[in-house]
Amino acid sequence: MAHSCTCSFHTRDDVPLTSSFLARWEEERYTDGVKWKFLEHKGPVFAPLYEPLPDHVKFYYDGKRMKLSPDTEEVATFFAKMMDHEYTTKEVFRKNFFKDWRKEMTSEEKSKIIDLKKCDFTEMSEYFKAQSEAKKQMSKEEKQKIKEENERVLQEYGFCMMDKHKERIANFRIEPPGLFRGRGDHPKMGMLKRRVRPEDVIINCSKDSAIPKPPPGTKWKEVRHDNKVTWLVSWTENIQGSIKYIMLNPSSRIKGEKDWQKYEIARRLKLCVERIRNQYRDDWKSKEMRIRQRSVALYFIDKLALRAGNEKEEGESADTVGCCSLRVEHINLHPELDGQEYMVEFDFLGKDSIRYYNQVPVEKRVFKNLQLFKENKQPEDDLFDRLNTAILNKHLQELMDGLTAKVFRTYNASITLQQQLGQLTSREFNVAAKILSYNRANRAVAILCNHQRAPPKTFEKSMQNLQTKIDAKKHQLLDAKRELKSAKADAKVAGGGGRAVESKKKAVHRIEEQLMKLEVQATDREENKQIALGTSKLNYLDPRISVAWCKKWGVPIEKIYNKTQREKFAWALDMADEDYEF
DNA sequence: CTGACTACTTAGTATGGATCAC
DNA sequence: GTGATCCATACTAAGTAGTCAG
Repeated sequence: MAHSCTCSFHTRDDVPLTSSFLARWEEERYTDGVKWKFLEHKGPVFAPLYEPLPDHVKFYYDGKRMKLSPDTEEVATFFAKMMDHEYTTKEVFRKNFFKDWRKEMTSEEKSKIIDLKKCDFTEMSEYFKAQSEAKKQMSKEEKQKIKEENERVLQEYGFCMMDKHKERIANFRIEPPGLFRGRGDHPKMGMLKRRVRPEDVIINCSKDSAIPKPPPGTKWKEVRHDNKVTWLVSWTENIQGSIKYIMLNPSSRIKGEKDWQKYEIARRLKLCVERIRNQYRDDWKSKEMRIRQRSVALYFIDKLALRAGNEKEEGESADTVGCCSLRVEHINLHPELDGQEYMVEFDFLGKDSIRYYNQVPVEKRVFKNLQLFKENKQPEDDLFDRLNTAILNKHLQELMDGLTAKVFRTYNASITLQQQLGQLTSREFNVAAKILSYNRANRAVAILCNHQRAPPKTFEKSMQNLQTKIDAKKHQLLDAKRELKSAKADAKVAGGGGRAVESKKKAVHRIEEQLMKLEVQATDREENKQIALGTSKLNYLDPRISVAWCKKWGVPIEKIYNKTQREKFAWALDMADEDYEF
């Protein structure tokens, strides 16, 4: 079986007979950036139209009832639905919302509604709460009916034909209108995210396919036939002016193949990473500032798995940074800290405004360089003023074909998993203990990549419940042991009562197993409080490492990957044996 | 070299159905 | 059967990185 995905290229038409014998990810690919030859789909599903509120749900301005025009009312409901969230109290959110809301008002409404503080949305808010409560209380039959309708829509719009395969579409529903809530301190929070109409939508499909029909009385913005891209539908969103796409599910051939290729590039990095490391160490001594900055940045990306850090337009989004966009204020230099020399203290907001905080010892040369980069600069100045991601990636491309900054994250994540699995798994372990080892290895990667989550709201309670269970199990074990003891005594006296002793022994053993399982579970959960494992599992860890580990240690793959994940990693399940090495 | 534009991957969270304990 | 808890999934924001024109 081919283990490289850079094998020779032929068009699919050259090999019509082989396709039925090959798994999809083994089929030959197209050349020249062609992604498909045939693409047919039904277009997007639009958000349901706005239904005006019943008359008894009133809006009050300055204490007086006010009937709102449908457009104004709709935007008001967006706010009403969010009132339990803290951010509706934030000044930026309220200001942006009010400004956009006023744009939807009739001139009459505009002249009356001039102060958000005087708006009373409580009846609307209560109404929606009651609605969602009622939805929960629906009968089985009603729920079943909704489920069936969803299934029908999924069957009609949720799949497409790409070349010879029926593929699942990831997000076939167009995002509904609402109030934008960015992550972190977003300057645009509260702005109105406009309803997308067919006239905003571009359809992409092949010429010889059945072109999707726009809803009656409407037109698409454009129908195009671009087989150099993978998307089916796109539209421009009004908050940032960026393009949104409808694309295929991760289980699709086109995504799976790309994923496979990503890990193959990371494996090629493994083969030359020592050379690259020697090179950037050497470059720390360069007489050129730009090269010193480049080499120190690359060192951080490699050692700490930092993101590249593209430039962002100021004021368009939250103030976050990655490696190349680090500012002087984001690192503190300590010649000595807690007995360690040359310590760098990082403190900045990364992607999704997740805080990155770390204290790391670095080589003396790196430390001296950082002092140099900070010299004569203000806190808000760029640390690497002679560097950006384009420069860095251009350099990386010269070091290895296909190498970019993000490949280091993939490489270091996957190699860490492999190493940790090797260190943490033991033959002695039962399946539960092996899974704990896996989760710990996964966790090491999540920590490296700084994948955090808010501690679950119910965390403390669920921890307590688990502890209660453990205590109960311990008592149960004591009881069982006592019973075993007395059974042994009885057997000695009466003779021939060995059967009772055997069954009591078994009971003790069973309870011990159960207790261990609970304790393992508690450890796992505690260690996982603020760490999200899913992101690395889905995006950074070569799935073949996990497949091989499962095979080697006799752990069912279902314990590691759920159904969706097995679908996404179908290519890896199929091709990795227990000897696979990343 | 810069900025605009495009395509695609990576990210955390809300949600609601499934599953569990009682 | 019922309520609590868990878990998968949907959602969509926020990154990376390439291309192209000026």
